[in-house]
Amino acid sequence: MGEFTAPKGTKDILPGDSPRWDRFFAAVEAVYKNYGYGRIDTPIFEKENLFARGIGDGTDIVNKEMYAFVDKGGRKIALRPEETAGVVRAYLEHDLGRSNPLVKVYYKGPMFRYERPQGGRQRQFWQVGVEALGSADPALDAEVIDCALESLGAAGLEDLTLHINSVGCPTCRPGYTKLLRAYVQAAPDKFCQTCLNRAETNPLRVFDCKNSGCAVALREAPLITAYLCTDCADHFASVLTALQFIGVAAEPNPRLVRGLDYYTKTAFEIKSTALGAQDAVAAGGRYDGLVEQLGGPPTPGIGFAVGVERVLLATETIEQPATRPDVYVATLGPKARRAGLAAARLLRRGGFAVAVDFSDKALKKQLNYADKAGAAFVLIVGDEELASGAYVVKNMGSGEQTALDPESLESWLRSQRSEGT
RNA sequence: GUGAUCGUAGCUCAAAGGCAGAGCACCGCACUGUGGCUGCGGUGGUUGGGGGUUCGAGUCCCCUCGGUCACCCCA
Repeated sequence: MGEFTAPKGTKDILPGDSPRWDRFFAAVEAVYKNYGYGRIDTPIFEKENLFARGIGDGTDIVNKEMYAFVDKGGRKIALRPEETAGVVRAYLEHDLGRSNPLVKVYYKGPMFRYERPQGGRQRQFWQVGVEALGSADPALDAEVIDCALESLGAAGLEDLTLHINSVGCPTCRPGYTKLLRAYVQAAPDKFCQTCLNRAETNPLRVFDCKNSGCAVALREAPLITAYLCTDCADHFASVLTALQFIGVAAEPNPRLVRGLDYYTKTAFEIKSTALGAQDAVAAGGRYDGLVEQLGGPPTPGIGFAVGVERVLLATETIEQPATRPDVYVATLGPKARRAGLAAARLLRRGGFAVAVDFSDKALKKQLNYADKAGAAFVLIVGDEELASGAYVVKNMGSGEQTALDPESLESWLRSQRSEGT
């Protein structure tokens, strides 16, 4: 290992891996388009205060995990830790809501969080996701969740579970968190120090504690479901009904909470049983107050994000076909190499994937390379072929060889291909 | 950020303080212009890095870098 290695928590995507990534993106993007989402690309960095304002400056993401720096112009900049804030910023900046009551966008790209890496958690990681801005209808929640599940299914994931909750809204949540805080603080000896701290700062998160003592002590704790305001309770009930109606199985979990401040009402997580502790492959929810929070008109919104590396980890065992050339050009000598290059150029223009051999090794070796690359045909060009004007094409499956003049190569290969299908 | 554990050839892994190895991959020969199979041979290492203990360290100790697991956090 030399001096230069990829920074901690980052990974190269090598040519051997990239076909899996390509297939993943092709599969999920097709689903998002079917659900009516158009792609949006926003900058990888934004003004730092966008995230502080949008995600919440009480959150760990903003407090401890942001890649923030001052640029040469003295601007405070941060690498994006998630995409929703950037999308909402673009939505407002371009006034997308003016000409369209329901704006639906999807995104894909790298996100950055300064965390301690482990399997399924990196400092630079990829997310895809969607955001729908402009409707508060609970049926939209169901459509968004369905879209998330469909895209994960298209990516090859099985054994997914949908966990769903309502985290309330500014009308009802404060009253509930007050109750929960009081519940914890009434029995300080039964809870760990972390929970006691959380009771102070973010009471909902006590439900995340893995400590068995705390879990026992929380058994009788008040649950948010019972304290939602009429609006939130009706909304949640409608979402569950809609999911049931379209046939999506959901596990309501009144202890499910989210780490980002902007979530309101519907919050959900999709978990894969194929993963360890980092088992949430997708998560999202409603953020009806965020647009207003960022200076826009009151506009409801909902979306989700998918952790691409996590999906790829969970589908790792699925067999992936490699990309292979249609034609491998074996060349014997510099003159033949030029002729082979010309033939390859024409074939590529005709839509064939062509690899030219530059090794100048024995034909035997070149055929060996072609075999390893998985080529369907090998075009042999050497002194004999140059002299006769007829190139040899070898079918690597049958071993059959055909002599053809260079002009008729393309049409011959095309006829072979249509025969094969 | 906390705790634990691991790091040996391109890859997967051996070597229980005493000669750094195997399989796969790669290169060559049998087979000089015809692949897959087989046989034989070969290249390849500051044992992640630095320091220490010891006659002797891949192995023990300390520091550091990186991975992994759990916490934390979250996609």
